[in-house]
Amino acid sequence: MSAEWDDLKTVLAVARSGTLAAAGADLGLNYTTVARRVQRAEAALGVNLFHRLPDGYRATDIGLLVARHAALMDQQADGLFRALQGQDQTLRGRLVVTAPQLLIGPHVAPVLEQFSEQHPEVEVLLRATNDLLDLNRREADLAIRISRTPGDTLMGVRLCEQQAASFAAKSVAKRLKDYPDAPVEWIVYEQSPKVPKAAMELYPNSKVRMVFDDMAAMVGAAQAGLGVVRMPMFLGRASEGLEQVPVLPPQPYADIWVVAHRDVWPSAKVKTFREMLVPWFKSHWDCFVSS
Amino acid sequence: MSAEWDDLKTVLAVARSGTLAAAGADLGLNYTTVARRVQRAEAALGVNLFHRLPDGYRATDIGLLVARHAALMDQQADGLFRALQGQDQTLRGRLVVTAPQLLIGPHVAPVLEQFSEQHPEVEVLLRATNDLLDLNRREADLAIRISRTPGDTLMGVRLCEQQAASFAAKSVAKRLKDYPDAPVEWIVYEQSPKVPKAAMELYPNSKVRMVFDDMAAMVGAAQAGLGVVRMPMFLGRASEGLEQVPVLPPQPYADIWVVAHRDVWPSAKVKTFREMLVPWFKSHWDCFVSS
DNA sequence: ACTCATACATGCATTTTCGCATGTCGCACA
DNA sequence: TGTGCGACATGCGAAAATGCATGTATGAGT
Repeated sequence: MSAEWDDLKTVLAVARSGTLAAAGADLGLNYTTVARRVQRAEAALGVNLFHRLPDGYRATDIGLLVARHAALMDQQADGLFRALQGQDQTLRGRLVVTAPQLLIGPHVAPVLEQFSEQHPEVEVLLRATNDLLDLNRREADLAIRISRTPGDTLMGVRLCEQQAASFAAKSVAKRLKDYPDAPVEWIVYEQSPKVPKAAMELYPNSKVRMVFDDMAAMVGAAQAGLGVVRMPMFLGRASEGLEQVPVLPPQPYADIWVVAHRDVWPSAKVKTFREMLVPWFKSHWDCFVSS
Repeated sequence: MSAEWDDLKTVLAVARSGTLAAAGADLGLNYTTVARRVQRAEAALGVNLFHRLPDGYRATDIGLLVARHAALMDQQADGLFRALQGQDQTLRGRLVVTAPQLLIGPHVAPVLEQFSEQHPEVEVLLRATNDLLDLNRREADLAIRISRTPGDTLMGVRLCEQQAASFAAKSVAKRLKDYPDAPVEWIVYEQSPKVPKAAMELYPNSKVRMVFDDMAAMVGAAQAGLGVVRMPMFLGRASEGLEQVPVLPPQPYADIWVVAHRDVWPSAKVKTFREMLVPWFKSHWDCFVSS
């Protein structure tokens, strides 16, 4: 009893994704091949690994056992590729960078441009997402993150501090100034769906008008004059048609970090990109805090 | 940058064995295939993994890095196969047993026979060696060992206690009795190449005549009348033409254990074999200690 | 009831991988 | 200096793995 490692990898992919087709997409294989590899693994191990259900493959108990161990192998494989990447002292090949969507336009794109001009042989792939990609699993090499901590096992450098404040369309701002006692209508973020406490103290008749799950949409809504939004300073300042309103005084906000896995940290591409970010943010600190 | 797991496994095998041919033998592949997989891995990773030397392949620094990580994957794979084996509740298929060569004839063979009669669908493979096979790496499923401890991470049951004593050919025994003051000539084991202390106290003019590195050869030498040998009681008694001589009084010797990896311990085949050994040794305890 | 989408099974042609035979190189030994 | 051995490189036919096309089953939606 023994089995080929690639078949184990395939079993893991199927156990994770639940269907042959999805596993095949993960592995860059046709799902037919995936099915056959699963069969081979089952024959080699002499056990059934999956229940064939109408809506896909579901791992049996033993299939789960195999998948659990294969996942550990997968972690080791990731460790290997990270270590190799950490060794890589060339400025050629691919570099995967991830950053929060809204930070990219104003403050990452310029560094990207500078980097790719100076190192044209590096192919930069930018993943613009608010999801925290898994740097352990090499979903990205380097991440720019807005966070209070650099992250568990990752290495990081703080790029700058930030403040948040309240912003609104010019028309709304004027109305607030003209009628200081009128109710303040907020558009708030789903993850903290209340009027900020400090604002409530200053303007007791503030109220939530809408709850959004997306900050870009909130900027749009603020621009359209739907209400007041709490957002990081840099974002309000960079958004056309918005102005800061004194409903919420500037308050601390999560810092901006550049982070990478410790294995990958010393690689030339990561090091170079990182060292280009630092001075840029240093020279633009005034975009992020109230002057 | 990424690579197939099977190619990593191949790189590991080459790094371990140093030549394509030996790695191929390990993996059950033709060495040509091994060479090609190494090439593929190098291409996929974009680095050189081996120095091509006239007498084989030697891993580069990066090759060593890859091999180190692949070895961790290999450990996980071993863990997987052990876990599967531990789950196996059938009494079919292969069971690999290892035991010290000299214990097999008198005390393991009978149990082997009994087991294979009761469970004819189990193919027992016996590895007769004094080397400690690596049960982590599944070189054997179950081991009978003469040792003071069951072994680090292994599970074990003590089969019986043992004593050692001095044995010699009948002619030598007679001479010892007739001439109690004549020098006693010993054949000693390389691993403790001295006359046993207790014997030296009783017979101060004992001396080492020969040093052997193999216990079977020592038995033969004793039978040929070359001298006195300290050996486990069971061995002296089971060896034609030897008799116990009072030069060395019976003294404690390492116990006999049956051990297995904890993962494999609960499997039906291991459990059944183990449970057959226990009563057999229990009923033959008098072969191992002086009555 | 019918249609559509999803997911898998199966047969066949193609591509890739594999093993064997042969050739080269370096080294030890006579 | 020649000879034999061990180890690898290379070319070619055989074998295996792969992808594509087609067919079947199930469940959702109309």
